This record gives sequence, structure tokens and C-alpha cells, in this order.
Amino acid sequence: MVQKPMSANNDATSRICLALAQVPTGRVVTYGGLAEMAGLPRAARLVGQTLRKLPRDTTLPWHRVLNAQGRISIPEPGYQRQKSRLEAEGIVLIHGKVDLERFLWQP
DNA sequence: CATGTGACTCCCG
DNA sequence: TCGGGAGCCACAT
Repeated sequence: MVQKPMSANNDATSRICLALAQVPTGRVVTYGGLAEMAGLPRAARLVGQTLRKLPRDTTLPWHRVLNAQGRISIPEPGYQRQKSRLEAEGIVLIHGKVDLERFLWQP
């Protein structure tokens, strides 16, 4: 079998997934916060790209990731999907945004 | 090795 | 509250 070009990838991706898996139900984190948790400070955009690539059937709580303002940062139809999942966990959105002071998860 | 990209963030008006 | 612009990081080409 040879191969596996394996672009540097996996490392950062797995770290992000591991960090995301730690976010408990009913709590949220920001892209930047998750990046920091993954040991990639300031790589918020990378987190976004990584989450965007997750399969629809992933078990990871991708919906618990919001932008620094507590707002859902993805376009439709993803927006509605994320909003529904959040509300299903008791995370309330007021005027389209989550009160981070109340739901942000900080270990 | 150079260039383009984005589910980001911060700052300013 | 909203929009524009600069900064940033790692990945894709």
C-alpha cells in the first residue's frame, strides 16, 4: 500500500474535533475559543473551515460553536439547523443571538 | 515557494 | 446596530 500524501492536516483537525467533543450539552464556545482550546490560538477561521467539512452525520456538537458575538455565523440552510439544535438543548437565542455571559463554556 | 480563501475577530466611523 | 477594512492562521492550489 504505499502512500497517503497526508497533507499536514490531520493534526489540527483532530485537535479541533477533540476540543469540540469536550463542549457539554447546553453550553457553547466561540470559534476563537475553540481554536485556543485546540492549541491553535487565533486560528478561528481554520475552525470554521474544519467544521464546514464535517459530514452531516457527525456526532460532534458542531452547533455549539458561535462567533465572538454569540451569533450563528453560517448561511442558510445551516443557520436554521444550528438554531434548532441549540434550542433543543435549552440554549435560547434572543434577537438571533446567544447570551455568552450565560451559555459560554469555560473550563 | 507564492497566492487565494474563509462557518473569524477586532476596531472605527 | 451595521458595514467596511486590516490582521491572522493554516490549508488548498
